[in-house]
Amino acid sequence: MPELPEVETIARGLHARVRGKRIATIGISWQRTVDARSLPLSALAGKQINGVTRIGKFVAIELSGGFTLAVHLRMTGRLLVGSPNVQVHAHERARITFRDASVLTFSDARKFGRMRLLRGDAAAQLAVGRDPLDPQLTSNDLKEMMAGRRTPVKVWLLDQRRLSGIGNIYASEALFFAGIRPRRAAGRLTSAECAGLLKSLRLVLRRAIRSGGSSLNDYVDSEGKEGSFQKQFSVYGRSGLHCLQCRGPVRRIVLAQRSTFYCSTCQR
DNA sequence: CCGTTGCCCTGCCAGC
DNA sequence: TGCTGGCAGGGCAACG
Repeated sequence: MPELPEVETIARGLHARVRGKRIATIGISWQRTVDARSLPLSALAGKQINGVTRIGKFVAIELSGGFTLAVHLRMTGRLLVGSPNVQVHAHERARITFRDASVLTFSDARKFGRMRLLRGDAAAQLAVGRDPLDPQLTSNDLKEMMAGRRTPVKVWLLDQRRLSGIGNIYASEALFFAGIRPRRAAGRLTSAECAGLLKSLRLVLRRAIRSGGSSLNDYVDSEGKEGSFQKQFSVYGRSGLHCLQCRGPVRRIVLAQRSTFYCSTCQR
């Protein structure tokens, strides 16, 4: 479910609510929630939270001692801060209890989400690519990364080892604003198209962050509130409806087993 | 190396 | 109403 804007919203909310707290205990109620490569979670006891950031689509909970607890929410994961006596709710997979008795719960209906405790350079160990909102990233970088790739540009955008944070929704939305058809081979975009694509990605992602993300089925922020960007989708989920620019029909195709939406008039 | 496919899981909804 | 098949925003391993 969550892509960059949703994870950013969650990370900011958590940062405000758990920074400075010290961990007392952690309990795991679905063992596979813990990534096989994780350091033992027993190391969490006594650690203090220095802050919460986003690395790609990971929520990165930075801890004392150089540790990071990286949480990937996948499709249905939620991280919620609760009062001391918060009930065990449906789909709860893990629970951190702080010394002040407040709790941070991880719930995940589909059990795809994972937590991984790391020490040292988290971004490197998580193998995430460049962040589209990183001001250091240029359209030239984008062009170089796509050079020679025959993969459809929409599929390329979903590869987290190149750019990180873009998922199925924002890939379609950004390509619409850039006027680029999703099936175009990534390596064949012109310099101007790469520049337009990077601009569109940033525009869409920033707008979505401002709306608190998009809520379709499961997404809520760290306080349980839904985002509203789903009301502003231009093409995503709008197959058969009219394009907001040209009034023509929005089309749905499947690329790499993912629904992809575009306007065949506005996108070339 | 590159690109594609199947699979991990559960919930929801349309259609019968 | 009840069942079933298809679908969901992600990512990884296995395969050709």
